[in-house]
Amino acid sequence: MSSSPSSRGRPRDPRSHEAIVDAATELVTEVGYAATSIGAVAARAGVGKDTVYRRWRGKPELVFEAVFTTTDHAPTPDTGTLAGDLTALLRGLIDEFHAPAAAAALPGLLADFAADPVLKARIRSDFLAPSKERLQIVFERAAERGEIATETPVDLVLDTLAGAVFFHIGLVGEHPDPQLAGRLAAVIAKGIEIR
Amino acid sequence: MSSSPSSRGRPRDPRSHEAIVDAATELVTEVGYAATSIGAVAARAGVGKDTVYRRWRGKPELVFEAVFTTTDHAPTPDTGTLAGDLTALLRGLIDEFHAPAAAAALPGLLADFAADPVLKARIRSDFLAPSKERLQIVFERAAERGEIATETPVDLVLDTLAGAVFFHIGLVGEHPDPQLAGRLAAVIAKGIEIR
Amino acid sequence: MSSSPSSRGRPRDPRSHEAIVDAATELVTEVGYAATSIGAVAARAGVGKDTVYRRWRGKPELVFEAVFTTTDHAPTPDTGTLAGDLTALLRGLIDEFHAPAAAAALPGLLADFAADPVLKARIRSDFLAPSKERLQIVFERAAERGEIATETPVDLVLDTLAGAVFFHIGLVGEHPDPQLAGRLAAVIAKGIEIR
Amino acid sequence: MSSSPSSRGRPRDPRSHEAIVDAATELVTEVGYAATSIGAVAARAGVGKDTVYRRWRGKPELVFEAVFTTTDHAPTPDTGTLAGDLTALLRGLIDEFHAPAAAAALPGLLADFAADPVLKARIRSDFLAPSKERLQIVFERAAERGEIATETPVDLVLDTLAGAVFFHIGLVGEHPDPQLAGRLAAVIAKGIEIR
DNA sequence: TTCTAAACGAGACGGTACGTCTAGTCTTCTT
DNA sequence: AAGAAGACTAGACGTACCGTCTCGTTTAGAA
Repeated sequence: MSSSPSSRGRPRDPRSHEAIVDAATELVTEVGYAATSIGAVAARAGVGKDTVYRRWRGKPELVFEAVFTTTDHAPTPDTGTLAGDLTALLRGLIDEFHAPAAAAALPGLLADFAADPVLKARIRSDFLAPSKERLQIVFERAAERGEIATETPVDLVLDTLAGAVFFHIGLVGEHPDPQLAGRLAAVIAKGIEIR
Repeated sequence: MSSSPSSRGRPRDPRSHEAIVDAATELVTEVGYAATSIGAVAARAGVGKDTVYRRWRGKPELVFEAVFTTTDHAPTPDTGTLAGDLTALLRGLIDEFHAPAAAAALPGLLADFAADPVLKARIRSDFLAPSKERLQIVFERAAERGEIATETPVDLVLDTLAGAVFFHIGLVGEHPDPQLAGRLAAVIAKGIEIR
Repeated sequence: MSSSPSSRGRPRDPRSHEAIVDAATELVTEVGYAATSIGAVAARAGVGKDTVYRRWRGKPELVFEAVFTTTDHAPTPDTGTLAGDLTALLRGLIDEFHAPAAAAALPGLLADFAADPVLKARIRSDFLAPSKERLQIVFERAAERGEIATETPVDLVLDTLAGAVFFHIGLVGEHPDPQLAGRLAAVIAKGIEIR
Repeated sequence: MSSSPSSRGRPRDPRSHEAIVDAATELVTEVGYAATSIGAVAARAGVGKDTVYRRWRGKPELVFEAVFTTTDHAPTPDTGTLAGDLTALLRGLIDEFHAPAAAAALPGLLADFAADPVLKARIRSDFLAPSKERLQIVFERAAERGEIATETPVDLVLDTLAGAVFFHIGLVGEHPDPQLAGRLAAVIAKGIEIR
């Protein structure tokens, strides 16, 4: 997709990339998403503005990468029950959203993604992708155990879970009730169970 | 709420108020929340910028009032079952959020509210207040019927419902699946029912 | 000049006039001419803005009256020599221009007068009028004594004197050299004397 | 004088500088000094406001440069008599002040310079500097010829001349009496001559 | 080597919005 | 009708970012 994998000319310095991502994370945490500007990120990273724009199309893409690309590698939970798996999944989601930079960035980030048609299309595919993948597996196993129907809608449940977490973490409180994952998982699991 | 109910001096012109609210609604619908500026609202309303700032502290407060102060007066549903009441409630929420101006404003509006500590405190009290009130009544009636426990957490359910609707309307699709309200209500109702 | 000397309705309160003039003088002295606004003057005088606009067309007229209508009543000097009379006249001019409010207002006031055609026409007739009257008499006496020609141009000399004083007081220094009046008078007197 | 002679980064475009100065000159001439705003200058020059503020601290500095930096290169007159030299000097001063843009800007410009302590200090050093230099030389030659005393005060005479010209050009008339230079020079020359 | 081309730090560039201020007018109730 | 209060339209203020552009310089692979 990028212009050319050409090796002509000076190669991009990987240290710049890292410095920019670090600076973005710090700034978002310190001053919030709205007050974080590309110029300020570049200045803190000791880098020219073009060096940022060369790698990312804008603030939303940069901050998304800076803030949400660490937790993809958690294993899919397998506790033996749907409620248990959902609880584990939710705990992961809450942990991810509750990291200082993530919590600070979340609402503004979603707003910017939603405002741009190109980015909007990526919300589910990029933003929720890792969670959806794991939820899919959890559902398959639950269906095999006969807990839920095979046609249980993954997206509906995922949006519901993500929405609830977003409202709690991003909009309402600083304090993520430690029982939130369990209570929410219990409601949803019971709600979609057969019987 | 405003500074003083003083009757001294020239009273504020209600036509300005209305013209500003109308202009804000139109602009948000046409160009989106981010591209809506106080200056442009004032210009379209045929009003000086001060006249806007005299009534609202900034864009978030103005757009919130412009976009979300029409539907407070829907009656509390009473269908005889929890699932039915929740479906009706959700349909109202979806209708409110799906209005063109509301859908356009929602993500940016929530982001701005979340970014300001003062406004953040008002999200639940002002933003979700009307819905919460009705949900509370629905829960009380369901508890009387023995469908749910008396201590069922209203806020948890409300956040879950609002979060799911927000994700669907604001972030994902233009088209709110007409069955969304029913399916979601069924899951939640079943999830919190006794037994 | 005003609409009608009608005695209908409530008569203007003379205390307002005085309070406005005092407030204008104070503000000009404290914050300077440019930063003095009609609104601020009215507020300090405890008066509505209209009460100011009802009496003066704008800031220049108000400040002019506030700052330059005290010294009209000095007697015409009569020392027996042209140089002596000019010295006395200049000392009066310097004293008038060097008063705190006058020195603070002078440059801005002249700029506003010069920018408005209506006011521009009044600079010489109103602003320099009292000085010109006295200078005329001094010249007539000097002509009778045979010191100067009868057709000596009053305006040219007056502008020269006023310009020199303006440059010293308004633009250059805070400290008006106490010998300025004498030295300037000596040059001019010698310059226009016969022989 | 400006921030840094640094060669780092993109150099300032000289065409912007010229376009701004031209636009300022035109606007001052057309609408006057007070009605000339930085925003309007930038718009007419086809330039962003920052590009103006990057080069000048404000309107006074900009207009001063736009309007008064052309005539520095006139040769010092040498007619053989003090009166002749002064006449030539005054004619130059009158020509400079009487240019459309200069006449329009003069009073407001002096007012703004006088109101700011930093600029005030520059009135004599920058504004009157070229004239003073030439007057100094004229005085030296006149002293050598024995027409005036060696200690004749340059500043006093310069302020007197400039004040007179300012009053005539800037405040009183559009029409600079063609004989003004000669008449004024005659008075001053005679006034400071020995005997 | 020398050449070519891209990356880089820096900062200028044309725009646009901000939130505050003032101008001069208008509209209310009170004296 | 004057007065105090304050709302009204209009528009300038100086600052901050946006995303792009031009500089001079550096760093590589290709000729």
